[in-house]
Amino acid sequence: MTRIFTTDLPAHVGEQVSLAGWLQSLRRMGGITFLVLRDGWGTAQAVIETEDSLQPLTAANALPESLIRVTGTVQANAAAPNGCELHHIAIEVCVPISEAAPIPLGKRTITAGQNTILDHAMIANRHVSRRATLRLSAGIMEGFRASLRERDFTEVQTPKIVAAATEGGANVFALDYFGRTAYLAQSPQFYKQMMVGIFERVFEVGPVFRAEPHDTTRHINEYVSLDVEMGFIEDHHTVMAVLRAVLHGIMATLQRSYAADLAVLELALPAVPTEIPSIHFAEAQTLIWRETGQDVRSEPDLAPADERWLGAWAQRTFGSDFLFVTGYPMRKRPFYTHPDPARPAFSNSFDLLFRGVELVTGGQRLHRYGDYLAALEHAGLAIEPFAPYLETFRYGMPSHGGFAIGLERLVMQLTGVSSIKLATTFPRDLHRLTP
RNA sequence: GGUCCUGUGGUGUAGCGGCCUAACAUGUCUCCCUGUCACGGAGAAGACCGCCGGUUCGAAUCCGGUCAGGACCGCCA
Repeated sequence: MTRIFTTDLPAHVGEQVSLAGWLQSLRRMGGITFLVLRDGWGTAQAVIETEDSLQPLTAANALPESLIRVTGTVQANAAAPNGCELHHIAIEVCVPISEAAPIPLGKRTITAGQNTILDHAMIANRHVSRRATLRLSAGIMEGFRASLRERDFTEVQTPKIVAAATEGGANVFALDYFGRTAYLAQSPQFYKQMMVGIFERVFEVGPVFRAEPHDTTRHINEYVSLDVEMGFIEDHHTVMAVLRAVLHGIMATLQRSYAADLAVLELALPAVPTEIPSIHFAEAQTLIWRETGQDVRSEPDLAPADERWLGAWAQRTFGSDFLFVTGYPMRKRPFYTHPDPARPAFSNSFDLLFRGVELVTGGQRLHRYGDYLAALEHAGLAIEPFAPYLETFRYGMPSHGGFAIGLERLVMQLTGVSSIKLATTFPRDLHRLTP
């Protein structure tokens, strides 16, 4: 008997089939017992009406999470979950488990606290709700890739072991590289720009590493960056339009192919407006000052509280979960940032807030060799460590720009989990290196 | 790095100087139950209240230290 997946059960009504997976729960009602089996895709119910069919489980003393194989006849039944269930079954216990799991997985919601979940992530993530959250992460990557391929972008992979800290200042993890010091890449920024010189339009899905000792619900030290970079742009608005289309594509992919996971989490996807509302950094500060009385106008950046306020403002003013903040001050942006030709103290850059959290950073980059030399000098940085990067511009680069979406932040904001650590399988934070 | 908060059976919580010989829910075990879907009902086992020290006639409860965790800020995706 070939195994089918639990999700394919409705297509086999009337047939004899075999399911394999984990015993999720066993509800004994006396003369009738309901068994729920979970495989990698979903769950299915089997009905046991004789003590004989139950015998293999009781004989093996099999608790939930035991691996079992269930063979039986698929019957349509309105009272069954998903409308069908297995009857007249034979159970084979493949791997009996007689110790209760550290976290009960058979309940609708997980009762364990964050630390317990993370300590037992390999088990806790089996829970259907955790699994749905993590699968949405896969769906986001799928939608991201599909949207960009559709727009003639080429997927690239750039080195994660690098010789120098790319963007001055931020902390990097050092490692021993055959006796030399190397670093884990904190961003594919330089490489994706170099690759614009090769493919014009590139994107990358890959890990980045931040050695910053931050300890908040929206920071982890290793995360997945969804990076995009493209040539021949007008200015940062060209990039923002691509970002809008990509977000739309991601949501469309989730709606189309991840409906089951959305249903498990009872989630409604945010609408991506045709035109995402946008506010200039300076206007945003003035607005906050006028509306809240908090004068943040001399600050070079928006504080998390400001971002939360702006997110709520965008929601009530435009009915949008998304808000672009453009034109961050040059002094807060990395040296390769392109200034606003009309107001050189401000940059042609943007952040995208999603429900009040910074989700994306992007903008236009410098593209002339001379501008880079001047920018490095202005930033007080030596030219020598940047020599390979600068060679790109020395031999001709078009105007270009791009952005980076924080994958886990998108998952967090989309699903509403209380911490970014719950938006990834095995988070790395200040204290956690295992599992 | 700064500020604040929390550690109680496997899990999640209540109790916050004597009613604590530590309560409730869930999980585990035994029994009853033929349509459950967080099944229901009856019973049982399971915790020296994170650890060390102090205050007190008396500490899960107050204080100090220590270890572990969490929230916010700085910084960022």
